[in-house]
Amino acid sequence: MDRKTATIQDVARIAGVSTATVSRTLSKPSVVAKSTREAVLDAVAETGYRVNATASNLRRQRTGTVIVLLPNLANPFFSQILAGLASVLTPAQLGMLIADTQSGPDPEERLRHYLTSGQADGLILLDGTLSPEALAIPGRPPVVLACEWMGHDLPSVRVENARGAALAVGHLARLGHRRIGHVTGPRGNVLTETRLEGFCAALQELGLPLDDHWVLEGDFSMDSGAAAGRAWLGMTDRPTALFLSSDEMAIGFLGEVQRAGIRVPEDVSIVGFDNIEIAQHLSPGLTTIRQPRTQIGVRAAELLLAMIETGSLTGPSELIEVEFIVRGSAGVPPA
Amino acid sequence: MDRKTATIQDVARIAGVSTATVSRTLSKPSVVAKSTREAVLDAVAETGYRVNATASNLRRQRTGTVIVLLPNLANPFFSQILAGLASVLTPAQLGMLIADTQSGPDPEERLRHYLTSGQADGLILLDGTLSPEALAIPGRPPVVLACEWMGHDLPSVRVENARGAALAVGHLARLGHRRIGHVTGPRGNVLTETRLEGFCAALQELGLPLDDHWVLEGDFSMDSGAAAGRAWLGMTDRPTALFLSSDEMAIGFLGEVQRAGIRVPEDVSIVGFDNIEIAQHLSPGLTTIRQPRTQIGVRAAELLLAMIETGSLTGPSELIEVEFIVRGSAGVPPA
DNA sequence: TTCATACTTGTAAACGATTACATTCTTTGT
DNA sequence: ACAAAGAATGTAATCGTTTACAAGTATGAA
Repeated sequence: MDRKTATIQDVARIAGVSTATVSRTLSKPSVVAKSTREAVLDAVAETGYRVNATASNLRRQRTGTVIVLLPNLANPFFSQILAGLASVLTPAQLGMLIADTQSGPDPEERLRHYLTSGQADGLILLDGTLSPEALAIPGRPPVVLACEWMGHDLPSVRVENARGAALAVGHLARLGHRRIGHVTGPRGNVLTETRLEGFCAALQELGLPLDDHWVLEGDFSMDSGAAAGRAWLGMTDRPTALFLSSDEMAIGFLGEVQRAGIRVPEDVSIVGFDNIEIAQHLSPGLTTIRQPRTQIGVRAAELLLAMIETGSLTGPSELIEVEFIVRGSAGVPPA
Repeated sequence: MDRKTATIQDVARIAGVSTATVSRTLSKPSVVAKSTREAVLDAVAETGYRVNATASNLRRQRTGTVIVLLPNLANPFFSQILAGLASVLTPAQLGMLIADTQSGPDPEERLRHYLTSGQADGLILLDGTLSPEALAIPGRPPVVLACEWMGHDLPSVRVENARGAALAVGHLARLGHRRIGHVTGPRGNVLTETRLEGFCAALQELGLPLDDHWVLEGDFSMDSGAAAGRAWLGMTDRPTALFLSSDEMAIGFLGEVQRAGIRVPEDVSIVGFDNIEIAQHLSPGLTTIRQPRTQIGVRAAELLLAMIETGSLTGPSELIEVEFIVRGSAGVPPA
């Protein structure tokens, strides 16, 4: 058909109107007369015109992009969140620029860069390790935190992390466990700390002992879960149950101890966090705490969208419920 | 400091030169005199000026974006490929717009849309289900296929899929298996077909029987692997080993049969495909075929980058080697 | 008839960069 | 000393939209 893509000028000429009218027809159809609207739409169809997003963005002083900053793109936990984000952002004509903080040298510097570069209309931050101080930049775009964050009133989407930990402890206690261990995420991470606090508070409430040796530090990865498994195997005074701060770590732990001949849940009970897809396909199925990841993405995107449209830097936060999922990996303690 | 972000005009004024000189200083420093260059760079530093990518793109008739089209964002298999893509595209000032074909109704229509909308300087296609006919669009941007694709000379990054299947069959045959089954991906998908062909050819070459009942159709997902597991459990004439076209399916299969009391590899041997991270953390570890996913992403991005820079619609293809990974899930057949 | 009001539409100035072309100032060879 | 070539810089058009403002037309009330 057309050698080059049609511009708004072409459409205007063919429809016999001005470019202003074409633009209006496309953005606010209600303000143009029905007959003109039809003529314009016909011309659009005839030329196959599509608005040039770059020109539109330039004129409207926006970028058409939001940046999503997450710790590690290769972590499957985030892919569903991304899917949720995309489902809201794409219809709003916003592209997602995805960047991870681990690939570069200085994550906080990266964050600062994105905030100052003016390359985005907004930013969604999924990394709980970055300190919120880095957000104190004048003229920055709106930011939504899609993870727990303490002591700041920035808009965020969080899940009931402490409650999730309490649910896990409660379940294990009800099964009869009195020696319950915990594998944390990386220290300093807000998710780590919140879940750890929830864990300790729940133990205390139930009058259960807390041994420092039973709290192992991980980093949410399967490898660190496997390392925790080796540590557990080497203990003289093993807890009979463990709550792990991520399903990935639970998987690593499970595989490691199973390969050492330990039976789950007969010899040790484990509870994970996240309910990633694979949890139900393990043997035994992984008892865990479900986070609705797609929903987290959707809500974060909606929050950000509202801020972008109103030009506001603040907004409401959202607390998303968790749900306890009982499968086979937690049972009664060994006799 | 500045209420608004500085423009090239501000820099020009402060440096006492024209905007043309500022632009040249930033893009081709060699053509401006040393003294002016320094003055300009000082002014840039003073104002904190950063070029407005939108304006630059508009003038240069590009978009600064490449679209990555994949079947399903929530599939962890793709996240590492994305990481590889990002590591090349980001330094080249290109953002990635990630879209999945499964969320909308008509994937081919989506593809056509992206190709005609002029919203991207290039496109990377990771979905082997889409037919290449949809690419026959005049004036479309360069495209790189990052998956197997038959009968087309479009630039692509592929892995040795058929050889991977042959490696799996060879390994199982060497262990003594004579009744080997296969769980495929979705029919019509090029990966599915190529691996199936490789599987059949290898069986034939080794003089092993091929029973149609032993070839089950899956869709690469864990759920479909679990379904295949149930189908296998219900067979009267079970194969002693199975090659599954994805690790995810292998995981689903493994969990399903293990929960039914089947021991792996004593009762049945399984081999997967992909070597996703979790493969090594299962119990038993999953014997599989490794695809270097980050590398696939990196090479695809490099290919596309070269095409964008030369303005060419064709380019070389790349074949990436696979590697057989021996773990515990395949052993000698039961007596 | 006449004026106010509401509707439509057009005019033209941005948005912020890039770059072809023109201009000015140096060199350098003869 | 002068023309030609080269180097450095400036001028201004351009990329494709959006939108404030102006201008025109129709409608209805007085």
